[in-house]
Amino acid sequence: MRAGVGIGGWEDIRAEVLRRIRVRDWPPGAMIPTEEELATEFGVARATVNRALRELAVAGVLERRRKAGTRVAALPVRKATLDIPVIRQEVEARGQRHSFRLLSQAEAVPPVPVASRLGLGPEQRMIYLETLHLADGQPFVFETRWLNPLVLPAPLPDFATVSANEWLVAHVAYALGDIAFSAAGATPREAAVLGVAEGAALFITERTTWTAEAPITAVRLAHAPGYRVQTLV
Amino acid sequence: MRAGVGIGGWEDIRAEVLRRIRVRDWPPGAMIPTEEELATEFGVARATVNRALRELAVAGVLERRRKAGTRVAALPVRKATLDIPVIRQEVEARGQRHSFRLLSQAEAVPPVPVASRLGLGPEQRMIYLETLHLADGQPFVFETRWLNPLVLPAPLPDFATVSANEWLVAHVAYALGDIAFSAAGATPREAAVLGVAEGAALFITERTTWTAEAPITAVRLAHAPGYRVQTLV
DNA sequence: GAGTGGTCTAGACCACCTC
DNA sequence: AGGTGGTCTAGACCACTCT
Repeated sequence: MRAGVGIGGWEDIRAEVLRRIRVRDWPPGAMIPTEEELATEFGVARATVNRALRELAVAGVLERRRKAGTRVAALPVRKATLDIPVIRQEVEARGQRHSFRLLSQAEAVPPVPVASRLGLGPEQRMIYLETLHLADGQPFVFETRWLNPLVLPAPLPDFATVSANEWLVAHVAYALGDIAFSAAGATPREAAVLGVAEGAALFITERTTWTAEAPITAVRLAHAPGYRVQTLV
Repeated sequence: MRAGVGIGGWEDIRAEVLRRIRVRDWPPGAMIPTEEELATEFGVARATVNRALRELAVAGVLERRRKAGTRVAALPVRKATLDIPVIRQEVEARGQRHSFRLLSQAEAVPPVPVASRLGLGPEQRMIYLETLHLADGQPFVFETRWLNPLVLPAPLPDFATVSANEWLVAHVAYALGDIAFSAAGATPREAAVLGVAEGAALFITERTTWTAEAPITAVRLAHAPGYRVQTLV
C-alpha cells in the first residue's frame, strides 16, 4: 500500500528528510526519528525509509549507529564523487579530437618512491612509458607510466599505436587502486613536452592500480594549464 | 532461506561478481546473467542480487539498463569518492594544531566571475573574508570567501574568533554545492601570505554553496605546497 | 510486446551497541 | 537487556527500452 499523498518512493523520502534538515527542523547534531517511526509517518515500509536514510548516510549528511539511532551530521564531511574517465573519453567529451604520441619506452628500475608505492623490491625492473596526449593537436596531458611486466599477458602491444590505459583495461584483470591529486611546478621535461614555462603550475593526477595480489601500474598525469576537476554534489 | 554454502549476503555476491570479472569469466563489455538467474544460482532473493549489482553499477564497474540487461563496463569510468572535511578536522587529522587568523574583512561587490558563478546581479554587495589557516603555526591554507549577507541570520559573529565555515555549518540551512580542483601559480598576495615564491604551484579548491534558492558562499582555498587530495577506491 | 532492472511491501532475524 | 539499524525473503507491480 502506497501513501495516497505526495510522498511515495525512497527519493521522495530522501528529499523530505533533506528539507527538514535544511529548514532546521532537525538541526546539525540532532537525533531524528527511528526508521519505524518515519515509515509509519510516511505510510511506507521500513525498507523504503532505510534506503533513503542509507543514501544520506553515505553522502555524509547523516550518521547512523545501531541502537544509538540516526543523527544529522554535526560537521558534515562532504563526500564528493568524481568521475575519472579514460583520457580519450575526457577529450572527446569536450568535443575535441584525441590523439597521442609515445615519446619513449624503456625497461628500468623505477625510482624508490614509485617502487615503494607499488610495494615492490628496489631491484624489480618495470616498463616505463612516456606518452603525450593531445586534444585537437594541442598538448593535453603528459603521461608517465610504470608497468609491472610480471602481470601482463604475453604479447605486449605496440604502445605507439595502442593506448596503454585502454589496453590494460581490455587485457588485464579488473583492478582497483587509488588516486591522488596535487599541484606541482613543471619540470624541465614537462615544460618542454607540454609547451609551457618551466615551473608553471600543473595539475597532477597520480593513480596506482592493483590486482588482488600484485601491482599493475603507476601513472602520473601532468595536465596542461587550465585543467580542472569538477564535481556536482 | 539462505544458501548453505559460503555465499550469503550481498557483499559476498558483490565479491564473487568482482572475482568473475577479474578472472575474465566476464570480460569487459560482456553481458552477465540476469538478476533472477544469479539469484537462483546463489540461492538468494533477487533483491539481494540487486543490491550487489547496484553497488557495482554505482562504482562504475557495471552498466545496467532495463530490458537490455547488465554488462561489464568496457571503459570503466572510475568513480572516486573524496572526503571533503572541515579544515580544522583536516589539520587535526594530521596530528597538528589548527589555528587561523582573519586577515581582512570587507563589504564589496564581488568580481564578475564570482558573481556569475553564484548567479548574482553585478551590483549585489557581499561580505569578503580573507583567512589564513595554520597547522602547528605554519601556513596551511589561504582562504578567500564571499558571503551573501541576504541569507545570513541576524547577529553575525566575529569572524576573527569563529571560523566562517564552522559558523555557517552550525547556523545556516544545510546546503549543497559543487567543488572544483585545479592548480595555479601563487599570486603576489598568496605568495606573501603563504610564505612561498610568487608563481609557486598551488593546489586550489573552489567551493560554491547554495540553499534551495539563494547562493550562500563561494570559497577559494589556496593550499600550501605539498598538499594532496587522496582517494581510496 | 516482452524482458529486464527498479522499487515497494510485510515480515523476519540478526548484529551491534547503548543503557 | 533491549532498542535500533542492517539485511534478507518472497512476491508483486511498474518503468523503461529493446526487438
